[in-house]
Amino acid sequence: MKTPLKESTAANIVLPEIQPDLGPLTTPTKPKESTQGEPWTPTANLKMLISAVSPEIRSRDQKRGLFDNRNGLPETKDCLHEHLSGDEYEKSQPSRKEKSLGLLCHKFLARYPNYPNPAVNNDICLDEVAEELNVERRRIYDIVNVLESLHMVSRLAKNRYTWHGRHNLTKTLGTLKIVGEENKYAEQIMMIKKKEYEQEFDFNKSYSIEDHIIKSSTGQNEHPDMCFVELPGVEFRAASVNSRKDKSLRVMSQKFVMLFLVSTPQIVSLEIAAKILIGEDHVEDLDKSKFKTKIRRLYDIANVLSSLELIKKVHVTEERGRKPAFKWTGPEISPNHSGISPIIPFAPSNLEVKQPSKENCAKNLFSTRGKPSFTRHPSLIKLVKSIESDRRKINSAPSSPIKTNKVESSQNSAAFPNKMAQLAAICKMQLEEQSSDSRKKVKIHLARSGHYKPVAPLDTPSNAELEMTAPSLIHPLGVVPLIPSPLSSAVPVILPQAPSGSSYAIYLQPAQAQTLTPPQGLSPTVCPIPSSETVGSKDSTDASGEKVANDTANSSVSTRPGSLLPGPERQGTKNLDREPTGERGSKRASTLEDSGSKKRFKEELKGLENVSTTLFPSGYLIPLTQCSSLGAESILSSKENSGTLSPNHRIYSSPITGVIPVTSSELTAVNFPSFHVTPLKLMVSPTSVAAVPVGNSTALTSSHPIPMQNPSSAIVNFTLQHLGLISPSMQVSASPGAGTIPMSPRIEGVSVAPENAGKQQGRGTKYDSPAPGQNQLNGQSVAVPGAQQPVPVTPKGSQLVAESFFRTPGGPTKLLGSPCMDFDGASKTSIGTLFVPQRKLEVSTEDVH
DNA sequence: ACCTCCCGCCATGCT
DNA sequence: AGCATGGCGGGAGGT
Repeated sequence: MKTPLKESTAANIVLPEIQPDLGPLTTPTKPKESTQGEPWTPTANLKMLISAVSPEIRSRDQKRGLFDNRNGLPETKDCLHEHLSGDEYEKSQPSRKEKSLGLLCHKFLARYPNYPNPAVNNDICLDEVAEELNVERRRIYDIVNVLESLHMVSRLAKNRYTWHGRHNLTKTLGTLKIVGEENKYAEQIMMIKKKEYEQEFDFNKSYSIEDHIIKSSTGQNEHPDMCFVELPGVEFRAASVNSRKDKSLRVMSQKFVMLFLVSTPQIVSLEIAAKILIGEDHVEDLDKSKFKTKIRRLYDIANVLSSLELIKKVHVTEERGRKPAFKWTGPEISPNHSGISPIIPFAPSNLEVKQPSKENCAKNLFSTRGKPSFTRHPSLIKLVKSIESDRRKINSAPSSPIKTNKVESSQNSAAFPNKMAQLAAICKMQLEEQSSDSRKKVKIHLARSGHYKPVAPLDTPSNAELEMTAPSLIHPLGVVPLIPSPLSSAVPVILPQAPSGSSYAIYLQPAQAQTLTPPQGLSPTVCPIPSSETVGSKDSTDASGEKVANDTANSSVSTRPGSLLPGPERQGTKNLDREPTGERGSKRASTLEDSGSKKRFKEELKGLENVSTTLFPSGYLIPLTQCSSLGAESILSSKENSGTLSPNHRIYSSPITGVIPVTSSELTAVNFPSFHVTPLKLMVSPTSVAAVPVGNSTALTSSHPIPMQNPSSAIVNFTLQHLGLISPSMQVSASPGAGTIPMSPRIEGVSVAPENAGKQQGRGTKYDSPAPGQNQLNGQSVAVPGAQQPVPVTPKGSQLVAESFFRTPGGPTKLLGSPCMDFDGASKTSIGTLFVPQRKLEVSTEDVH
């Protein structure tokens, strides 16, 4: 209906004539390519690769002979188009697939290296890209928005974005995972699945309970709005952007990714994702139209993520039938809590079977299951820091891409995700980079040591061990973190990211918090609203961890009071300014009101902000950026804090790799600076706590995971294994060891129908386990621990931890006792992230079966 | 008939 | 006012 002719067509026709020069642009037929000879090739290659991945694309391309076209005379082609509607016609008309966002995204990605050299100018001009790719700008926005949500690009100014590539990807994913955990997405997924199940059978049954849960969790938590999570290194975009940040596509994209990172099987159906993203109180109630719209958007996002090879489409077979779903094919991210390291991509572990038992144990231990728990959640975390200032600066004016620097990796490596080998290579590269980076920092040595022996456990070895040995114990610890509900809201949480150094701050939208409140009542323990919570990160400037800590503390303090209520947050947000976040999200109309109020608040808040840091209103994650890392380093050097801090997270997570430990140490440093408030779940590990304490002066700390870096650790492990340094068995076997076994059996049951059978298969072996990383971690932790853990952690850490726990006012309350603990809480948080999710998954998955 | 999701109108909000 | 963004949903291509 709409336009009979598409732009492309028109463009093609017209352009050629008009601008012969732009050959590339012109290509009528295909939209795609533009061309410049050179780029072309690369692009083509990429495409080829991609196509390999997706058969569909491949076939199409082949048919068309896209490349050929180029080679051929453009003019001719044009003529053909005009002339021949028949043959060419076909070709010329791209057919929808050719115009697909996924393909477009591939083209887009082909233009830039996965690991760009920060030193180089990586600016992206949207107009140019649109022209070159021969698409509407609108499409480019779709792509860029998703990439932005992953911090692969950041907005510089009006028509400009800076390409970061995958340098920050691991961190981002780690952060998202944490946030996802805080939001209890895994739980939400389970609930939804449960409901569905039940509905199938008996409607009446669980229903009520589930609803409650969902409502509480969902509604309260965060979902609706969301907050945009920002990364440390990455700056905030232009003001205008900020204002809309919360916008759905970006936020939706992050949430969507969170779902994968949190769920055990790592397979998320569109239906569930849509429901969670909508935050429906009642799933059923959802408006159809709203649901449909959400689905549409999810497809858009999924296409981009697929192009990034982070997910792949599959079908989940349930009793009812097949449902479209997507499977995470990106790097495993290490666990959250621990922050350990990212996981290794492919680790293999097949722990699936075991997990259940673990889960059960966990549940029994911790929770009470029947209720939902929710606790918390939400989390938000805010950062403080200078970031704000940065943001503002950035706001309107395009800032220069300084940020990139932070990424340490200097090199640009082009990595190719696909293959294992590639991965390994990549890992190595990364490791090298990291190591180099770390070295720079000083801590390097730590990391190294960490690799093998030190292992994560070191810091929190005790914790880790405890967990390992006695899961139950762990939980409590994990619980501890909770701290915060009150705090959380107000306080910014800082996530430690170790290596990279950057931390993220998450902001939640205030609004949610407010709304949330009511719900709170529902679950007593639960934290009010996750969303509201914010995490604070430190500033880069604060480099010194201590300073940061102080600052944060201050900020936190100030915030705390407010934290309970949304108000404070709002204020914070206002500061952020841009972040008005959510507001708009809903739709313009509704938002207006909010915005107005928000603005007011903001102004008010601004004053507050000045004080210490700023809180960001919306829920964004703010990257501490390098600073954090720096701080960490410094810290490390100082050591006081350092040793211990990181552990917590790690603890949970990785038993396995010593790597983790290392990371943790680094992390610790990071941690210092920031606080975390972990609202949710908390899992904080003691270590984290410990870290906090340092900074904490006032603030509470919760632990938090530090996600980001983990990757590095993961990588390290991975590499080590490859190298033979570490016995692979460790990882693999590891699973068993720990009691926790990650994998949920059911997962297996799930039928995933990969579109590409082959691929999937591959994954099976490799990744197979849906949540390899997690699983592994668990397993690792268990198994490994023995070996690695042995390494004693620095005592300090433990002490710190203890302190932190105690200190945190809020935190403690939640601890175990709180309902949150229930199953999810318990498992998730602490150790479990791995476990819990799995269970959840299982449940959900079961459906699949 | 359902799944995907392209396309572009038009609101939003910065300049 | 103009322009950049991007929410949104109609409705079409694919299967």
